[in-house]
Amino acid sequence: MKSDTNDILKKNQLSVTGSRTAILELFQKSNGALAHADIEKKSSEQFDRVTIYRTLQVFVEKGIIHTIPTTDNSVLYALCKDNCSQGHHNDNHAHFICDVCDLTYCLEHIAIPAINLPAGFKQTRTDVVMSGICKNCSNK
Amino acid sequence: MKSDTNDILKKNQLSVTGSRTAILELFQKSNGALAHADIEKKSSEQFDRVTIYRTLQVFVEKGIIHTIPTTDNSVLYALCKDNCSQGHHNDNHAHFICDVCDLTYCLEHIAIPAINLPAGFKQTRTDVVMSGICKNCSNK
DNA sequence: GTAGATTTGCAACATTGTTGCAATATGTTA
DNA sequence: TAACATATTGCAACAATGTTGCAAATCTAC
Repeated sequence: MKSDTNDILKKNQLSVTGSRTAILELFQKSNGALAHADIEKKSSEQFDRVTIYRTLQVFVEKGIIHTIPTTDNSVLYALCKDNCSQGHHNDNHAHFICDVCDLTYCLEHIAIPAINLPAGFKQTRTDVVMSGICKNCSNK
Repeated sequence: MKSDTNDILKKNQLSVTGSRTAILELFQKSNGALAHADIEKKSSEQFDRVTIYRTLQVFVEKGIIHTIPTTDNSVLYALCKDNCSQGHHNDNHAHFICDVCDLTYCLEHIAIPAINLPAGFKQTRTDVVMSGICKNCSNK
C-alpha cells in the first residue's frame, strides 16, 4: 500500500510526505466517500487542520480525488479510479448517498444517459446524485 | 406580487411577515437560483442573518423552495414550481450551472432518463447537476 | 550531506451556521 | 378593535468551517 500511494504521489509530481500518504491511504481503505470532517476525525491527532485542507485541494487539482455534490452543505471527496484520473473536468459521475447509513457510493460502472439540453447550452460535466436506501440497509 | 407571496405563505400555513415576503419576492424576481449569501447581500440591511437562515429552512420544509447540490460548498436554493410544490422529497431535478456567468438554471422541462442501479439499491431522489456554458454566454 | 524548493504547523482571522431567550409581530377570537 | 395566545424576530454568544501569512521543518535533487 505504501508503495502504491508513493507511486500515485510521484506520478502527480507531488512530494511524498506523511500527511499526503496517510490521507491517500484513508481514501483507499474507505469503501465510500469521505467528508473533510471524516478525515479530520480519523487523523486529527496527526495533522493540522490546515494541512488537511491543503492536501485535499492539491489532490483535487491533480485529479487524484474528486468532489461529490450533495444537497446539504457538506462536500464529499472520493478517490478517482485509474481510468478517470486524467481530464476529470469533462467527466460524468454518478453517486448514491444512502439516507439510512449515510454512506456514499461511487457508481463507476453506471452509464449516464445523455440528457437533451435546451438549444445554446453546452454541457461539459454531468453529476448525478441519487439518494435512497443502499443494498446493505435494505437487507436489514 | 405582494398578494402572490401572501397566498403562497398562507397556503403553507405560515404567518405573513416582512422577511418571508421579501425573501420570497427575491426568489420570484431572480431568474436563477440564489445562495444564502446572495440573499444576505440583497437584504442584509433589513433582516438578521439568523432570520434568513430560519426562513430558508422553513421554506425548504414547506416545499416552497428546494436545494440544489453543487460541487463546491455552496448550497443553492430555487423556487419550486407549482406542480412540484408537494411531495418534493421523491422528486427528480435537473439543474445547469454556467461556468462563465455562474447563473443556475432549473431545467424544469427536462426528462431525466431512468438510471439502472445495482441490485438492492432503492432510489427515491435523483439530482442531475450539469455545468458548462449557458445560452447567453455562448452567444457572446 | 547540502542547497533549494516544497510542505507543514501555528496563529490569527474571516465566514458560515446554530442555539437560547427576551422582545416583537402576527393571527384569532370575542 | 382590543387582547390573548402563538409564532417570529433580533440579539448575543457560540460552534464549526475555511483561509492566509510566515517561520520552521521536511523533502527532493544533486
